[in-house]
Amino acid sequence: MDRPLTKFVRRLELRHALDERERAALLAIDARRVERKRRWDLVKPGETVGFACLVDDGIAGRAEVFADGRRSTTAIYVAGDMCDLHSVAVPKAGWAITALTDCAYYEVPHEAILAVFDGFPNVALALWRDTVADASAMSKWVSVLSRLSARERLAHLLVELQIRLSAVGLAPDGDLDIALTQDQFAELLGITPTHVYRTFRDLRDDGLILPDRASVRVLDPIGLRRIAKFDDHYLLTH
Amino acid sequence: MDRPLTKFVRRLELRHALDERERAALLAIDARRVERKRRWDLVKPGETVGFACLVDDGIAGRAEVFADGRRSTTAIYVAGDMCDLHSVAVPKAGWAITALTDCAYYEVPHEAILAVFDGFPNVALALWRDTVADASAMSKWVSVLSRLSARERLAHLLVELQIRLSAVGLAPDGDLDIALTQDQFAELLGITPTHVYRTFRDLRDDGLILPDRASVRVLDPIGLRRIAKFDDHYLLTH
DNA sequence: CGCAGCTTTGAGAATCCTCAACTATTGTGG
DNA sequence: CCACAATAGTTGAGGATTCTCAAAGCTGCG
Repeated sequence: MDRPLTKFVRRLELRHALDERERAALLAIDARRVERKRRWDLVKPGETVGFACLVDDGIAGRAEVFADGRRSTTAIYVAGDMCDLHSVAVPKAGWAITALTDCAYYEVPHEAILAVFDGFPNVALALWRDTVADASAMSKWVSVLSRLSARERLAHLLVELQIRLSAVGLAPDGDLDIALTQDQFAELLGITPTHVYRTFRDLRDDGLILPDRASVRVLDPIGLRRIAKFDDHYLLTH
Repeated sequence: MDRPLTKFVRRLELRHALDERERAALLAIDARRVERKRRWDLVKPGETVGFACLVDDGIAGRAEVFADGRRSTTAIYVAGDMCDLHSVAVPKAGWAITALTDCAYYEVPHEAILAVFDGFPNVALALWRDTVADASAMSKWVSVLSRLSARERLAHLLVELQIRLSAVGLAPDGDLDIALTQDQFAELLGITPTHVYRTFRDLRDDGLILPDRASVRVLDPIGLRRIAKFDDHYLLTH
């Protein structure tokens, strides 16, 4: 757990085989570790960045910002996720990356990543694959917003988070370590904060989840999946 | 206009400079041209493909398919768009690619694309950049579905299509060459067909557009942008 | 203790959906 | 070229979901 990219490489290898030298080249990358409070913008909209952000602790989100200042969170990133890998290809951001909880992250320089590509083209493919998985999740989320009700959307989000957090040990016994406010859930789900409250309450009253200020405990994962019309295969884009 | 990848390379060069040899390498790629009727699946969900689809004529869409058979169109592709470029990195599709109108397209073999990468790493970066632009548009669309009403969504879609179709000469005088049915608009906008009708009618009655069976004429592009809260910068991810 | 941020609650209204019919257009086989 | 079928567009009534606005109760922190 000592090298900056340790968690990221571990996650990458779930989808894509790396040989010893490729893994070593990635782990050799050095990066500055930064700790920030909630609401900090890791990347501001329109900014041109020279590094990608690797989340080490906490939760970050990608936010589209409208002209009138309203925000919409279009993707969510947990420990081990490189939230801005796209920026290696396109350094000018069209969105903001924001800390949704207190966060620790590494600023991984683009040059360091591109330098690895030179010697190890297979690594470039692995990273491209990672951005495709990200795009794939977003395509799924478009369909969720298009077709599902607030109740179904929340269920879908929780199932997805349970899977992703379990993979990095942040969901022991179905207790999801997500200290988000109802306003933040509203920006994620595309509904109003008031309705977030009522939706959580209904799922709780139906015995599916037990939300609290710092986490959400999933009591009935099967029921949640059924409500969400969750497709078990879409996250496993191997 | 003779080589299969001509339109694609032209579009690619709007965002990313290619030198003479790189351009030649791409244009040298050979591909089978296929013509299909509306509703044909270029790619079926779950299928593992050996080629990417380059739209030459007509409109194709990426569709997420739910377990209950309902579909949601999460992206739309016009002439010059490589709708399945992701598949080079991840050959197993999590979605369907469907012909929304009668279509002509090229099946561009993955090996041919990967072979170009070997000699010209800059081309790999250009293509990666293209998939990032695609992901960027999808992130924007997530925010549109999250935050905008049916009227605003339709306006946003039409503004985006006007820009993209103009770039390939398919929107003379603001007359967008989109022969989609109201059911198809419904799958794109995440609303019901009935509501698509009423939304089109309202925009027409307000003098903003003049829809007909084969096209949509944009009468008031400025007004449409205002309604859509459209951000002029997001498509130009250079 | 008091303030700031978050959650909980309620009433009324807007948007969008469901269902069901009817009309218009396009395509097809005779 | 006609008759019919299939597909697509139009219309209405009633209802469900979600929003808006407003206020009151918590909780944690300085």
